[in-house]
Amino acid sequence: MSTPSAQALVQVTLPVPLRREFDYLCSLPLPEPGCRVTVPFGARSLTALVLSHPIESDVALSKLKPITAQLDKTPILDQAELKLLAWAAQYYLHAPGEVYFQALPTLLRKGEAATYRSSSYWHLLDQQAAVSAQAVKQQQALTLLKKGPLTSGELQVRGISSAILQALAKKQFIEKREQIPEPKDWRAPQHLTTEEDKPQLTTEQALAVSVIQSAHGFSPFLLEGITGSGKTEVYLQVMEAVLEAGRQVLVLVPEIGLTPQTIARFQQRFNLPISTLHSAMNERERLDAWLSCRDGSTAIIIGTRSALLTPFARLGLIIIDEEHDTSFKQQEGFRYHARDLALLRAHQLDIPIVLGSATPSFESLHNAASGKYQRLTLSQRPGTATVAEHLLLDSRGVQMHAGISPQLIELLGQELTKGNQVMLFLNRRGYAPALLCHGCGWLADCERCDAHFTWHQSPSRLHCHHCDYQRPLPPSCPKCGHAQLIGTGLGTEQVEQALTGLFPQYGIIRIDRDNTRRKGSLAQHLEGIRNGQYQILIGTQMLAKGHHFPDVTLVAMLDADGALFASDFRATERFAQLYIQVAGRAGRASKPGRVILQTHQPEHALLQDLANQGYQHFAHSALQERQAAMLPPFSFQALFRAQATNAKQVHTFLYELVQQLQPQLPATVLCLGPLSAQMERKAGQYRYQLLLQADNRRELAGACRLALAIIDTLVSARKVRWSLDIDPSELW
DNA sequence: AGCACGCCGACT
DNA sequence: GTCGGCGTGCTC
Repeated sequence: MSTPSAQALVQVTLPVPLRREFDYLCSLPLPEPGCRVTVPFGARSLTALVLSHPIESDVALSKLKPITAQLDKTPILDQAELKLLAWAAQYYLHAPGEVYFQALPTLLRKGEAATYRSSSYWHLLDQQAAVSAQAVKQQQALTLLKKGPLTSGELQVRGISSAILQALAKKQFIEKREQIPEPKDWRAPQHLTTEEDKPQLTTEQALAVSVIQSAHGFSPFLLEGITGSGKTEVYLQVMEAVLEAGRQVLVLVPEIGLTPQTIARFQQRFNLPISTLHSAMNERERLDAWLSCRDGSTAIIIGTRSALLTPFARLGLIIIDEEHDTSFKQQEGFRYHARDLALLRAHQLDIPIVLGSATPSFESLHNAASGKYQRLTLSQRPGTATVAEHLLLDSRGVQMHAGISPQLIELLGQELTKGNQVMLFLNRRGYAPALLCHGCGWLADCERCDAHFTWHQSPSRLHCHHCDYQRPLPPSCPKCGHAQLIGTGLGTEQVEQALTGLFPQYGIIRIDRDNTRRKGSLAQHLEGIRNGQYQILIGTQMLAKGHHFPDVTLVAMLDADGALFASDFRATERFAQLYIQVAGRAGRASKPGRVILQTHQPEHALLQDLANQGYQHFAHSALQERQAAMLPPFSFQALFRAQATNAKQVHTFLYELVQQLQPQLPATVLCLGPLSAQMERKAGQYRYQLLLQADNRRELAGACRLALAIIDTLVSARKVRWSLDIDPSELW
């Protein structure tokens, strides 16, 4: 094996949906695990990631092909990251290749070099260069460049304009050269935090900070803080100690939470390089941010779900803000939960992790109760903020005006007269959720889904919210020709219209996906709310998340009844979280606020509990119900989903699976199905599911493995699209 | 997932 | 006679 042509084996993972690895021949010296190579795969050529150097292969040596190229000199993922990803692939029983490649920015998946983009740097040509004493700026520029090359941008933030640089270039003192940026080391002791005073902490905040700071090694914390109790300030102070020690901090936020204000809050506090990772970034920006985490150039990274898989040079702390948020769970392909993997990562790196929320997920509450997490509570608001008053308005038998009761109209009027703002929530976009014929009762139904079209007025159209199909409004009933088509039910557009009629003297703004689609339009609307252009705010839950307006003194949820009778056992948890979120929008400053819930079920225990006792109380009793029913988090679930244009094929596939699986399952694993989806047909696809449930993870995983082995043998599996979801956060 | 191979229908 | 439809099978 010492001749120059000596070859050995490398095991690689490939970006294909196959639940196995592949072996290749490779000449020595072998690329280390974590390096990318190019390999022939069938008729194509793919970028692969080296996992190990096996001694022998299960595949005959004659069948092995040699790799075609080595792409990295040094690993782009280290052993710990590879191990985390291997574990994740095992846990989620997902094709390892798709898991590993999920952790790489697209450009690296395509084989691009793992280096920053080169940019223009100004170099000092003559160390002795001097300019006249009057040319202050030029002198400053020379002094800065004596320490090393800088880009125009870096010089600009230090007060050196491009005109100054041009002048120096003309004198041949400096010159611009293209080069790849070097990693930056920010671990200098000077000015870690900006000089401004940190806010005075409440006793609870101070306690939380000191408890977290005194943690050694892996320590998960559940930071449960009511809206306005200053969770972010706790994060900031805890981060400070970690950053001072020269270690990096990862902050995960919900998809909707990564706003310029969020980032600004961290930038104002820390005089350190901060990177972000989110869906709006282009591929080059993502790669640069990824590289800066990996080489340690960035101190803080703020990102959504996918940021969790980023490699770090010196990660010292993970923070998950709004840990209950559903966007942390990926809903297609590799269906991982960023919060759950973050815990694993913190464990692996032996670092603390803080899960923060005003309304913790039941999973996290359960873990705190069982002692897995240390629970920290913030129940006070700093300053003089008052607690909002909660009201349940009985809608029964009341003559409603576009879904608004006279009593609510009265209350809205009172607040508006006082110069305050009011907020109304309705989780239904459009004008009306259905359109029907007054003559014959015909309903405008989507042809591709088991759903009604939503009638939109601006612009006028029928729109299916499930498959996004849109069509013009028919001029008359297509069935009987009757001219009168009427909307049934209520959407945000209709509420907006009604309020315009009721309160013509006030500015009204609607915030939902329909009128915030254009880039920057949401920010523009929010600015209009902040500067007082609007007094009446109507929106879907989009308006509830993350935006705070100090002059809002009344918030109302127009229709609370839907969530009370939903079939998904998590619906009440979600509703409670939304309700508390919404309630948090009222009277956060010095003005007292009101939270109003319109309902036909004012005696409903859940609503009573929420309005009168708060989330903790509600969660406590709801968790007892979950336990009695042996539902998560007191048991574990896995869900096989399948879909195809042919309903019979889907059903047959899951039926055959159950037939073979059921007899092999231990009695402790529950197998439910095949069940049709809530909406059986969506976008022309028939959807069915099979639910597995067990009270321990090992047995559940065993059952899933059995099922996967059976699926491999089923011909019917090839005719459908199927997927496996471990710890599903929603049923179909 | 892709891509090739393979075996049946309407076109230059 | 060929182009191309998508079923089937395989990828170290």
